[in-house]
Amino acid sequence: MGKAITGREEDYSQWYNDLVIKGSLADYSAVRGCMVIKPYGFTLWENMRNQLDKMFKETGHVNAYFPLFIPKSLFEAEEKNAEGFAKECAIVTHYRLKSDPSKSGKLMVDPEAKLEEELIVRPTSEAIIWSTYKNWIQSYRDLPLLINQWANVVRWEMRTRLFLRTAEFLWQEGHTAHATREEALEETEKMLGVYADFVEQYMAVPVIKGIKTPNERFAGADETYCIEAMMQDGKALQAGTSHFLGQNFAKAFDVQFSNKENKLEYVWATSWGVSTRLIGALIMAHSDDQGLVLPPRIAPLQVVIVPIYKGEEGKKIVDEKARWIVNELKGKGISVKYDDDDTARPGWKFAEYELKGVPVRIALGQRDLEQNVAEVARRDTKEKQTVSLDNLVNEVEKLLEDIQQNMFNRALLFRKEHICQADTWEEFVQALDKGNFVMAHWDGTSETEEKIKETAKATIRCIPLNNPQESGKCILTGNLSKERVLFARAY
RNA sequence: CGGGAUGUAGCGUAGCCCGGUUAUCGCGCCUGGUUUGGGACCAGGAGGUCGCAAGUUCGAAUCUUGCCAUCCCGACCA
Repeated sequence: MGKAITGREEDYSQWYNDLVIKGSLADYSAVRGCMVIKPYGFTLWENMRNQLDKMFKETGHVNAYFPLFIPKSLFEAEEKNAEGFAKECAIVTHYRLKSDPSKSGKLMVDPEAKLEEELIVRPTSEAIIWSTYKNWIQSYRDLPLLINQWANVVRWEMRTRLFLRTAEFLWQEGHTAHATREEALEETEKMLGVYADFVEQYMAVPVIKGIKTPNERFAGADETYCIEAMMQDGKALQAGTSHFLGQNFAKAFDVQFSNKENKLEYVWATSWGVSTRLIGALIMAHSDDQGLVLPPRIAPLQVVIVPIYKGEEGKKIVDEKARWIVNELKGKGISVKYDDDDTARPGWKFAEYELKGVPVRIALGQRDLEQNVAEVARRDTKEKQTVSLDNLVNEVEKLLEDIQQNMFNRALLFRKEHICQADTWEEFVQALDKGNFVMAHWDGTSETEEKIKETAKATIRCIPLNNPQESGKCILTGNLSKERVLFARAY
């Protein structure tokens, strides 16, 4: 009872915060804008990370690690990128503290320990990485260079939200170098595909693949590809980005290679990333008023077994069978917890594991054992069924897969119901107000995009890939347009 | 960074306006017992720098100032 969460309808923001805090994913910290990821939340991240890492390696990438600090002179080398991040950089200016002579027991910055050159705490690592790649790349034989790093980055945000926007967050950033423009473009799209596959197949969140408009493009990129997901309030969340960097960084850091004709050329680059923000997407795409709803493939815990018994003798009987089930499930590679904690009663445990989003709950009682069955409940629909113990393991295995599929289908259906076209300004604003993604014509200018953002509070999320060409008139200006683009209010 | 709100035990809170012995209550926690099929019950118990720091005062949870953190709205944001 002490853990009741705020309803989605009542206060969506508070609902989200309640899920994160009461679902034990994360906690506030003593540092402004920074959060603590708790073991349950971190296990979720580890599961996501492990799968992504596997997919990166399957596509030929290797991991490395680059410094947290970037000398200011390196950081500013690629001007557009530097400008884009300038307003949210944390900067190290000193390297030593000393005792404060005016306050005993307190410390102060030692003014004599000022760094000759300030260090930027990385908001992204292009600068440090490309300054290094310069030394690693001489010949076309050194290409492609396909490196990823798992790291933390810092972006000094004005307003923070757990997982969605924090000053420090965890992510991965891939940085690749290629001999040709075509190959780099191919890589950019390939990694976007990896992200889309991961988010859809493992997180059960459908995404729209697309290209950002110049306004929304990554600073320093020639083209930014993205995947956009719909949250339950109809707002969009950018779930991942993949950038075609052209030769911008190669030129800024003078990274050239000799081609087969022994001529010097600048390399072509990509970078791509997803972050712990994905956890926010996961929460807002699936969860309900009872708590988290986590997809089986990445859930920290897939199955929980709750025993129900009377007396010591009863416990022994149930224990024995439960442990057998645990072993059987583990044998199938399913993560399972037998919660035989005697201090909490079954009803309490049911509510607790629903809050935590455990996909499958098995209630095992003496009455069940007499009939050789167990009660199996699924978190996504809250349906319960009675399953023979002889089939239990197979049924659970099938059920986990079914939950995974159902969650994706449900999210996809929700998106279909909340995506529409608009041809007049009035329709457009109404659709947005109702929490829709809106496909509408846009005249292709930044000015119009800005005005729409100001008046309708909606941004162009992307120009979908393989977007059907269709002539029409801009929703705001009435100017000619050749395709619809995706508008939404966004996180 | 601007506007608004909040901060009292792990959580939620009363008290604050109008300063005055041992700071209220519920949940949770600990001990013992009875229980156990949807957030159990009885009895006993522990737990507090009242966000932090200065100040006013004989005396501060209460008044003043500064700072820190969180939430909401805005601005900002790959």
